[in-house]
Amino acid sequence: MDAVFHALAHGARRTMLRRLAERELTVGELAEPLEMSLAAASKHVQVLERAGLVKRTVTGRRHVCRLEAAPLASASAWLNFYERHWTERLDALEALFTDEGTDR
Amino acid sequence: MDAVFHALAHGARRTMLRRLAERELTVGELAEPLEMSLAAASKHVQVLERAGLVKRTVTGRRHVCRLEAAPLASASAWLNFYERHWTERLDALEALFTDEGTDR
DNA sequence: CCTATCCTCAACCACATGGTTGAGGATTCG
DNA sequence: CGAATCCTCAACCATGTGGTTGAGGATAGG
Repeated sequence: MDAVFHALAHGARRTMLRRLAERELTVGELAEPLEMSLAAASKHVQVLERAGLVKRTVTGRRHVCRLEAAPLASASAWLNFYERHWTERLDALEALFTDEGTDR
Repeated sequence: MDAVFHALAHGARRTMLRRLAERELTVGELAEPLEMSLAAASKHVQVLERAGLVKRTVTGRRHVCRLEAAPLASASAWLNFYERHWTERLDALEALFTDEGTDR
């Protein structure tokens, strides 16, 4: 879980995932829109790989990457535990009004 | 967004959030179950604060923390973009995805 | 075979993270 | 007042992160 959230904590890696959601891409294609060297982008791919978010298939000299979304499901499940807390605000406000009615 | 995911990428901080989901807690109470010094735990609280996930109210010498779940809603929304990838295994409708570049 | 291409690796650098200890400010309590 | 409590800050250390450049392995294409 640490690895997944850490992988998501960098814009370049989120951009990679976003593009991989459309189709498979090579490391070079993933690196192309980013303003950094190919070696730096390659490291980011490795971070995504260690988090289980990307699988790599080496065909010849090309490394084709594809999205592996399963860990994102775990992360989403973890976050949904807190769903009450960002939907509950209206309820709390509502309770405040009713308390004013009885309390004061 | 970087800050939110980074804040979630450490077990100690996730434990803090989990406990804050039940009730407000002081820094000392948050630190108590963790196997680290109070000063270290205090730094973790600061990380959560910078990410907007925790608000602090200083009353006397006690610093009372409460959960601020709104940033988690954003993170959850970001993750839900990928929901189809872990629910629909091999779909041919991926061309429906909208523009990629605007991560941020 | 020769060369251009794709990608990783290694070394290096600057800076952030995550932990410690010690000092001390502010507050509460006897 | 004096002492205990809660917490932050500063200094320090080890390690990780994110970037660079340069070298080079493997493969595809003439």
